[in-house]
Amino acid sequence: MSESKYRDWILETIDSLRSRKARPDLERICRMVRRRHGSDPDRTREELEKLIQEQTVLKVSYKGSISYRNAAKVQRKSRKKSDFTPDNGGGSEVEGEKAIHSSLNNNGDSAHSFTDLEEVESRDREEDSVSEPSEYPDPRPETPGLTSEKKQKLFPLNSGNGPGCCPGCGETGCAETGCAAGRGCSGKASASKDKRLGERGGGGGQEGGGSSPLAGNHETKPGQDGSGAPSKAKGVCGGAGGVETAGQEGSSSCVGVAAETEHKICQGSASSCSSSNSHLMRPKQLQPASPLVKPKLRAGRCEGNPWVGGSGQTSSDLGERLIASVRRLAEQNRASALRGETRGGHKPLGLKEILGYLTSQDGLSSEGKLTRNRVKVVLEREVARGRLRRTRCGNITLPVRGVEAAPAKPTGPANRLLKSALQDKHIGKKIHRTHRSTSREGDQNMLSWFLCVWRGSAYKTEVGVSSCLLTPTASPRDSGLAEERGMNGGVFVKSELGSLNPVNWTVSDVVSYFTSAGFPEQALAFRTQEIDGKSLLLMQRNDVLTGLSIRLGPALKIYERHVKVLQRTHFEEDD
DNA sequence: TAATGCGCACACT
DNA sequence: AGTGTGCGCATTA
Repeated sequence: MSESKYRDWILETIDSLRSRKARPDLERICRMVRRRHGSDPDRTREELEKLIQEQTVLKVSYKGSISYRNAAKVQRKSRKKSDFTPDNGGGSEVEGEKAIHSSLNNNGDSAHSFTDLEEVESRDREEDSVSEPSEYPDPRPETPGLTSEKKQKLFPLNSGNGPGCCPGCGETGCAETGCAAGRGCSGKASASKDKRLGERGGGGGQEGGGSSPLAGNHETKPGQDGSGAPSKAKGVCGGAGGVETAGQEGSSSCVGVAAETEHKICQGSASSCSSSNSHLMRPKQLQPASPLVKPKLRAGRCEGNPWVGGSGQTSSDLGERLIASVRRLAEQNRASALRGETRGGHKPLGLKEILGYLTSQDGLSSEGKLTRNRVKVVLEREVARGRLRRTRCGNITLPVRGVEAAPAKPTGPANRLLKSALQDKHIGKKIHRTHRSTSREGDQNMLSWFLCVWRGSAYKTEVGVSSCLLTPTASPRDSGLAEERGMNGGVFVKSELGSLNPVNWTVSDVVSYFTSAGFPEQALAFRTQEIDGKSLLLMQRNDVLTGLSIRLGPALKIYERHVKVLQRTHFEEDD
């Protein structure tokens, strides 16, 4: 896995570039990361590639040039038009993709990243799922489809690319950019574009041939992010024994990061470094510095972002003010509603209202002019951080559970959640008992299936089930049948379950699990919220539905298919 | 001089 | 038609 700080830096940079309507290309990303964080462009490029492999960042071609997208923010409205089976190695499909996008050339040294396709398709699935949230989901992972007419092409990771991709980084022969841009892209580019394309240099050649078989993808991913090998993951997370508290989790990341960054101003415990704004674990309010952060302001307070030196005082303050504004406006709305002044309930809060309120408060603040864009960026950031919430109608509200814009308290939100959750541990058992008589067996089978499949894909060598790779075409039922036929057998499943006790999962394990489960985008939310196995087991329905800032459809599926089942299984074993 | 802001035309669904 | 994207230029630091 790429270092979390790089992940945040890069995602932040992509978001920033997008917010100012600049193309998030390699050159700009490298430049901005270097400028803001002093990171070596080569390293940035490496980390970016890792992120592409992790599906955290999507590499796309848009209007004839390469762009990078924050996968978590990509909203594809399209509907897949054909399905495919990725266990074809993705090859045939990618071939089709190549044909469709023959105008775009790669430098040929890359395996077409199937994960990219999967990423998008999973998102499509999620879109679909929203329309049917009440459906008890088919436990089978949906077969991803491929939009055969994708014009915004998802690009492969040029894993073997190495240096030489970034003209802006002082390197020549931008293979990645040139591969698409230099091609001229089927002549659709305007004259002005052509000029730019030419400037970018052109690598000819054919689009990369070797497509990554899915198996390969699943084999490598855990290793890449460190979650694949439990021992390694333990190391990453500090891995102290006993009850792993949020604080511990937080300290592992915060301290670890702080130690390797220049922002050593951050003092105190990790928990005190985390924002106390969500009921969910947020020690990782190692949030990216705001795109608005000026470099000279970065080494400021330890507020919300320990290693970015408080995200810069400016954006941090604006964020606080933003939250305060939303709260205030919400209170005003409530008051109005109570007085009957507002017909139809609360007035929706949008960017316009918030901006108006902020502006009316002080016009020009200490941090300068409050532009719409600026507020928007901070608003988005706060939504991403969970300190604000966007309703499904697009309005801005406070999170369901009290969000505190106040500075971090000694006991951070993570601790509060954990404490609450620990107190409610019996709830899990209650849930388990409540459902035991209904769908427990089916859920258990599904879980068993998904775990031999999931772990089988990650540790297939270890567990010796190489024939049991996770493929979207597999189904729990199929696998269940195989199980009944004795492929795995009760003993195997039992022992596997024992060794796969979710309570021991690291955050990366959780992320890996949900990524493999077909929820890569939502998996990021688990990473953002630093949900490890223990936390997962203690999450309540509402936490999943509202606390992760993920869409309702996927959230329901995640809860019903996975969280609940894992909890049920776990607490049953407790019994 | 580089970074940022943003109108507007284009790409895409 | 609606929305996302990013070029190109103006402005700001």
